[in-house]
Amino acid sequence: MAKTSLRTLAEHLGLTESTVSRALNNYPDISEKTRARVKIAAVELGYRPNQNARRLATGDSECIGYLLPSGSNYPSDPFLAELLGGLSRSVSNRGCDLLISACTSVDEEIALLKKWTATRRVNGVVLSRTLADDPRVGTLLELDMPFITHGRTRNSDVHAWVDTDNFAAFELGFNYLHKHGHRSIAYIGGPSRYNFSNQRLAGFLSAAKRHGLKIKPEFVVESDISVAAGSSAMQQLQQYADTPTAVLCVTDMVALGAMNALRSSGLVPGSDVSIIGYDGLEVGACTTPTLTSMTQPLADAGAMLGNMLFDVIKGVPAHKLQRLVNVQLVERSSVSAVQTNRSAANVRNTDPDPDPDPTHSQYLPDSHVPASAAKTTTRGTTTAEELL
Amino acid sequence: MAKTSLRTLAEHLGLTESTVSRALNNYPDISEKTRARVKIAAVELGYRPNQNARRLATGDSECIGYLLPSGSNYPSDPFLAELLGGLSRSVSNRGCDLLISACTSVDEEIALLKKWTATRRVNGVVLSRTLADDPRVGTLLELDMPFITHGRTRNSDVHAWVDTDNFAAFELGFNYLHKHGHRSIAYIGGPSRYNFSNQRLAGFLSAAKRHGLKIKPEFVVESDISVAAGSSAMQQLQQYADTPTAVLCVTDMVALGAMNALRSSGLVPGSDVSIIGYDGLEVGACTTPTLTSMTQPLADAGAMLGNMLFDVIKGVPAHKLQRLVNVQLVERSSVSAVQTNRSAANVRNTDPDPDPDPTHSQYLPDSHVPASAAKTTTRGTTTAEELL
DNA sequence: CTTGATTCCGAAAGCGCTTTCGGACATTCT
DNA sequence: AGAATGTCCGAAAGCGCTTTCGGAATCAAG
Repeated sequence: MAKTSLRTLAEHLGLTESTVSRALNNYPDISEKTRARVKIAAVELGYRPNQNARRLATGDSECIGYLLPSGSNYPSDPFLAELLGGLSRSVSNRGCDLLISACTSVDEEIALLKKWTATRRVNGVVLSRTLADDPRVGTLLELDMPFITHGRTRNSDVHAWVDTDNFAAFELGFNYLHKHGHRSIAYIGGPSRYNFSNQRLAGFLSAAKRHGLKIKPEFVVESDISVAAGSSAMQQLQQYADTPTAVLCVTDMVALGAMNALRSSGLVPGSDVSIIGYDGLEVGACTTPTLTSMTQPLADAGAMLGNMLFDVIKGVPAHKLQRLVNVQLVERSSVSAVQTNRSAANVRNTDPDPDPDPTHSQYLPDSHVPASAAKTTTRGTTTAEELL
Repeated sequence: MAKTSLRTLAEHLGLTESTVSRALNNYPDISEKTRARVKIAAVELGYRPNQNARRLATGDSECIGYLLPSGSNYPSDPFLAELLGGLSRSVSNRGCDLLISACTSVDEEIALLKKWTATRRVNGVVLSRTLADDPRVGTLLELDMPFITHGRTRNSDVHAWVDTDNFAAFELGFNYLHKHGHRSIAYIGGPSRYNFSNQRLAGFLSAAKRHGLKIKPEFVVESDISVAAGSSAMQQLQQYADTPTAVLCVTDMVALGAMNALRSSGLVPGSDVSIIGYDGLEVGACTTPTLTSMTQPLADAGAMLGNMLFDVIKGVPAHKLQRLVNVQLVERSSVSAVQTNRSAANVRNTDPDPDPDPTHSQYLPDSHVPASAAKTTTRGTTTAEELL
């Protein structure tokens, strides 16, 4: 059972290669009868077109590329497998292969993108873990290579993306803490080069502002995304005389680190200091206290990215290919009502009218309508700087 | 700056395509002078060979394939990103691309493997999450497609693999519990179709046997790999009158679940019942108590897989391409000395000589020598059945 | 100066498929 | 009946690169 090439198939059928090829590719100038004959023979002989030959002839790479999120001080994406799974299926449904590559620096990534387009290696690429100012989108734009990002960038109106509504999420988190009486709230954020860091910070600050609370600059600290970094960020927060009664963390991992830090200084997380994380990791249910967090339904983010990328390739305009997905709060036990015997006094008068409008309806981001309806959001471009 | 093909390059240089091609590919029949000229011009014009053309001509796919671990009731591999990163780099160092694909069933996987070889899509494939009886290796063998597995299989002497020494790891874990005085030890294992489940169980049972302890059948329970499953497995264990004083869990996630179950029944994990997990997840340091676990240095497992796969392709015999990597115990606080006021009495006489040799030197698996020296281990084939 | 060996490059035939074009034959219209 | 359309397939030219082969030029040896 050697390789059956187009030639052997043709000879076997007494036809020409060209006829067989067109029959297989459903050209209209082949009679139904011979088309059927050909197709049957093809499966009987186990014919598989040589992809390289086909791709050379058609000029279509039939591949899409995925740039593995890299970076030394960033942990692996806990949802990478799901993402890749969905993406892979979406891609192979369209007869394409999924190519992935890991780079160690942005420069390497850019070089790779150039190589991919120069060698016509891929039809499109998906980028993840976008930076606020992402040089990769610039080069991709220049190269005229179709792409989609997982996460927005500073100028994401010009390209396709799917992202979670980080801004709304952290407003939500803040509101939740506020509802529990917290007025002295800190924020442990991620590296500012990542766009989601900015978005989450902006959401946090926006909510604070709406509640008429001003956040002390030292209550906003930047941290790497890891347990250890979260821990030392929390320690940093604890240096100040009046420590926050609650802290919102950019990620579950840093939230776990923050809880560790609290514990080792004799405080009990959840009651002494409330904590909220983000990601909704399963392990958040295994800590003491269990970690209140925020989660997005990204079961099929990968498929979504893939499908939308093919639309980009098809030529659908970018502004129609932007999806904001909502997040939900997963209530667990790391948030409790503020303790009145603690530093509540020193913040009481900063907020004379605590929560006059509990729903804050006028501030509800339009992302609170179904994500599919939230095509474009100018709010998405609200920056943390504007709020500070 | 349009595409520079071989032709334009040749014309630009006043040479033939064939000459240019051979110059670029370092054929010996090209003078140093013109070779240099050609190479310089190539970079100046930004020449990039069309991969599909090259692959068609050479018949070399320059790709290796990776089958994404799938399976509904199995969580995503926490180390997937690292693995893929290492693999990707190893592969691209050799001028190849990494192709990945997610399947939803073994049958799909097998169909894909057949397709990959029939279309000459890849030069080799790496398989992960091997089953005890893995039909994929059979087909790969039949297809004569070079491959390597991450994890052994029942007949892994015939193919290349890298695996962690699961057997030794769980002996180690058992010994550690034994050293802390535990004699009533249970085991929560993974689905038996996965080979690592069997290996870990075998290690557990072997250690028990060596200590002269017999494990009650109901103290070995099978669980899916998840927090929830671990939790219900622990509940199952708690049905029996005399509950174990310690339990060894196949995975950190199930260990966390087990701890949850203990907590919700009013016991405190770590002191009432000692727990050991496996994987050394960072979050294990964030629970109460922190989770004692086992970890392997798999920073470059991906690279190792890649490099070895190329050796397979090169024709290096399989038995030279089998690497067992050691695991280490990461001591945290979920194991404590057995409590004498509990069920210690009913096991005391089953082990008349509790731990005469605390180091158990005679039991140290040969994997305690550097992994690179542990080429072949017959012990690796010890099955759980033989020990029950 | 001839012969034989080298050195270096051009010519040409693919790799296995796609796709345009034209032509043979059958079909319809007038 | 002949002309005008249609239907279906074969011929052939690539896609962009690799690789074998042969031959012109150069060189050393007789």
